[in-house]
Amino acid sequence: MWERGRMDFIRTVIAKDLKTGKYGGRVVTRFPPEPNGFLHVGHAKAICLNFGIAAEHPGGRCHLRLDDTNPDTERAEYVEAMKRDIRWLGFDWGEHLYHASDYFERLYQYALVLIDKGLAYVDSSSEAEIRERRGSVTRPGVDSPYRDRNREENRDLFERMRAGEFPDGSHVLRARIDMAHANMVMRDPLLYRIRHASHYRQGDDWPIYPMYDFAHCLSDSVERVTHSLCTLEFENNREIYDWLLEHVDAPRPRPEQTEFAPLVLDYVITSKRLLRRLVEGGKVRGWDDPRMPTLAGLRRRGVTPDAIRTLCDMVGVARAHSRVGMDKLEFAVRDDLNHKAPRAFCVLDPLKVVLTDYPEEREQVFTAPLLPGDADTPGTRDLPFGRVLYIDRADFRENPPPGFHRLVPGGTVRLKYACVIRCDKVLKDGAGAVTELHCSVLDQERPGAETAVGPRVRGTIHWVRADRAVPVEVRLLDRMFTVAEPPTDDIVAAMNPDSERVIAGALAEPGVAGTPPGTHYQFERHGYFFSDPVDSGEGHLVFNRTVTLRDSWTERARPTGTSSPRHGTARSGRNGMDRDAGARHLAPEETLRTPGQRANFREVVSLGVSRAAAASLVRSQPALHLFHAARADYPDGAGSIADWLVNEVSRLVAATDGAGLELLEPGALSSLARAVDGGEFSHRQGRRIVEALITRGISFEEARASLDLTEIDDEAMLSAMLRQVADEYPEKLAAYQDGQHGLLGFFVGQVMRRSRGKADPRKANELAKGMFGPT
RNA sequence: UGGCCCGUGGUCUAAUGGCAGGACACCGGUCUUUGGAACCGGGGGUGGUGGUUCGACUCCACCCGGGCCAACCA
Repeated sequence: MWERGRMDFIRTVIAKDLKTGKYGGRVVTRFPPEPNGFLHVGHAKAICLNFGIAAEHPGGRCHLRLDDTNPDTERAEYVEAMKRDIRWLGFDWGEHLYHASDYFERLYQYALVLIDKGLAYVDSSSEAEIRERRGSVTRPGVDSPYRDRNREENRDLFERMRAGEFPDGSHVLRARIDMAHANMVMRDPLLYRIRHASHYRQGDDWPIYPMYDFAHCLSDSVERVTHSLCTLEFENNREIYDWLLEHVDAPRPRPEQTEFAPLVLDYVITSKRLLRRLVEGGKVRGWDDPRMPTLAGLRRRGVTPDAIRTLCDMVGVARAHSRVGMDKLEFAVRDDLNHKAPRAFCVLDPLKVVLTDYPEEREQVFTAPLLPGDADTPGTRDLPFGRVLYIDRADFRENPPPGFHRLVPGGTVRLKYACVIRCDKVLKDGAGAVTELHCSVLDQERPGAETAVGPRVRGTIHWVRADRAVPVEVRLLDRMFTVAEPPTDDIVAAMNPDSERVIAGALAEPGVAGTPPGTHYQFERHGYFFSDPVDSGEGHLVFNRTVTLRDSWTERARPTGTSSPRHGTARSGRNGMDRDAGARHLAPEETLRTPGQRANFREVVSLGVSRAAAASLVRSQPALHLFHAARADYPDGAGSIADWLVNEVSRLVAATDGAGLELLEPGALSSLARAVDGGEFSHRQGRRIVEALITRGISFEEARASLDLTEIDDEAMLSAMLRQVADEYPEKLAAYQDGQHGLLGFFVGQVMRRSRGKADPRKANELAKGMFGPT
């Protein structure tokens, strides 16, 4: 069974927020689908994340919020389907069912606040004009002629928009931010549009509808959500999310948006737009077609909620873009169904077998377990046996490939739970196709014996008694598309023509008769099957193949030469691309673009700064000024000042969103460099000082005084600690002395830990080398 | 000469600056009345180049590669 691993980055953030009391110990997430289609595997990841996190914390909540701000596409039946699918997955929102459309009045009031603050305006441009003036990713936009309307006019217009006085498209409400903003989302985003359409819940109450960016953050805020988790494509929208909350003075603490990578499965599309196209184009049996990646389709196919949750746990939560192979879903399904699905025999492609030496009138019934012994679940089924049987055509080969373990002319095979037979004669029709096998029973004295008393055989196959078999329809489902990444422009062409193969004449063992819809079986040696909840009934049994069994035979049966090399795989990199292709290795100064930077570079290098550091330094005017100011105090330290600036300071400045640089006094920087160069402090101590300088904005002397900068450099003490570590981890020491030199860091790390960071690592390093052997 | 984000075995994902680990897949073996399951074992990885550091997957710079953004959709 699969078990979940460690914390992902989102859970880590939440744990930290809990610790710092940022949200007063509250954890409130939300799952906010738009009810314009069916939920799919991609949503499952978000559901598992949001509801999962809520369930992990006492008092945690996850809201189900229907993000229904677009009257054109949304329908009540989709809401019901979504609720059903989420419950089926095993999650519950309790009382916390919300609709963004219920906030329309509050949202409207917030819009008025923005207008009154001069931060929103009514733009009466056409859609085309707005688009044109937005500019492009490389070109700044230009202001709308309506951008400077006064508040009264804006308010009047907006109120009349709300009153329904204007036709669709005549006006929009926009935030007044910056038409030249580098982030396109911030170029005066639209807040409201006019839409005279009937909303599935609000009817005709509203002629204006809020846009996603406006509605989403405010809905989160209204619901007092703490952690607003969404997929990566909303990264650019985080800025407007925060801007709006800030400028409507949303109550604090405010919800924070965090993005994670969506679940992208190979051979699958998860775009509601494209899925709808398949449904409406009649390419599938509906939103719940067993080939569809919708939760409804997966459910109808026989995929279990447990398997989907396992899949979500397996893929984890991270920010890296990823594609997940179907193998993981298949593993999760098999892993779950293996111990749940009762076994049955089902012959997909029947081939008649007559046991010539078995009496026609004899009625023997064998007993087989419902689940194999290793599943450890009691229960049996009856398998009637007789003279005329059917086996699967694939289990007989007249000209078997090497390694074929099943029935061949003159060969033997075990009929599972029954007896061993030998194929004596092969009957064919006029076209040469095999129609019937005549066989004899070899261990008739003890048929059905538990142990292999009879002749030794390599193969064991399933079978059904001809006159007791139950006819069933079997649907063999395969991947929906022929390519892992279906093209979004023509998905119909990319569809796998064999994504559904209907087998009308399959024959199952008698116990399968009367199977109710929605029942799992493992048809032995074939895979897991599920009686179709829609099409399967009393008189007509229909089984969907959920997934095949793992099959190590077909793999090996491939003709020699096509087996791919398993070792020494050529370095190919992610997505099959060579990521180093065309890489140019430039000297540091060659990356400088302006003549000014090059001049500064030469000057800084002449002062004793390394070329690498100089190239970084001259890119930032503030850093360069700081460098020159600090250098004046400590002319000999130009090199080390630059190193501190380039490596440590820039890191901290980035971490403080750029706020840290002004806090750093040139004098502090030069003092720091001088102290470290002079041996007063180690580099390690210097790092702690510079961190205090920047994040706390204190002086060098204050930092020196407030920090506990003592360091253990007593050799005897350090040696003792190293000895202790080595004694506790003799196997590590042995491995180190055996050549695993990376373990030196382990010993030093342990000493650092035990000394609570106070040991001098450089000295510990040297001592360790001396004690445990030279590297 | 746009901004932001992201690169860890084939795939997904871990590693307060201190042992590069796990899972799926793959290969081999044991066992087996499912060529299943289970069990044991194995190979294979930090995109590149410099720099900082006693020590870099982790910090800095550049390069390479990928993603998102120019709906009155969400």
